[in-house]
Amino acid sequence: MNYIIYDLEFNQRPSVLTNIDSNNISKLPFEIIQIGALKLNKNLDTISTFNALIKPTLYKTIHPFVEDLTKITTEQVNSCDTFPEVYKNFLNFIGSEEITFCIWGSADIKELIKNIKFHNLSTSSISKKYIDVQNYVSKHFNAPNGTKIGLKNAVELFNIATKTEFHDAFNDAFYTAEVFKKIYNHNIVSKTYESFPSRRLHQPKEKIDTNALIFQFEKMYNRKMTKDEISIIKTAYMMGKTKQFIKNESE
DNA sequence: AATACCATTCCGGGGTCTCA
DNA sequence: TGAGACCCCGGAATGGTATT
Repeated sequence: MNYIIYDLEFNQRPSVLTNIDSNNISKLPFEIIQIGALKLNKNLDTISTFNALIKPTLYKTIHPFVEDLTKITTEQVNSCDTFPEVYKNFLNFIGSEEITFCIWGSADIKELIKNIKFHNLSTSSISKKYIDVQNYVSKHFNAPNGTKIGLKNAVELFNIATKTEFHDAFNDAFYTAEVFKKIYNHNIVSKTYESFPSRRLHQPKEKIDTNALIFQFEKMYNRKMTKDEISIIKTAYMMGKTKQFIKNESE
């Protein structure tokens, strides 16, 4: 079993809307422009790495905010392959052995699947098993309720040397791997990503089928019930439900 | 800037219980 | 049954934190 630790950088919709199809925007708010990854074996040795920029096809110019954060420019990505090609290479890199993804937060698995679907590619060949490293680290350091530890903080808390910049998909994947090694233990279990979050089916309102109730009595007694009887039956049924006449054993 | 997630908070509906 | 008091739970709204 291998671990694939990966990180993504996204581009996003420009602040000023252009002629981009609004239908697509709702489908894909974040377009992947870099995938960085490391493959670790079960002893957590790095056995292979992957790093690729991606030419966006939906939001073709890098949002200034994203460029500032990631230092990735429109020029840079323009000479790169588009997502389908890079994804194919990424799958090759992952290989055919059984794997578990390790990611920082849960957003990256979600966005990866969204991007795959956006390009009408199959999601069947990609593992849905993942470990949210950020979640385990936040627990490890007892992060206050409702807060998560950022990658940079985690790296500093573990005194991991920071030789390279953050907000680069490969570097962040590398740091995530280093942090993963620090917290790795046998209590860590992977989760399975569901694209359709299992929304709990809410209880339907309890509605008494009065007609069926009365009909049952009429069948049992082989006659029509009078108005009074109907009223008494209904009341008795409700009273039965309240359990207010149940005797306690101690009494 | 845009988005997602999480915990917290708030509200209302439903159920329960009691009384008449 | 119907009214009123109470409680509990789920959904909606909110605010903070994180992601790029």
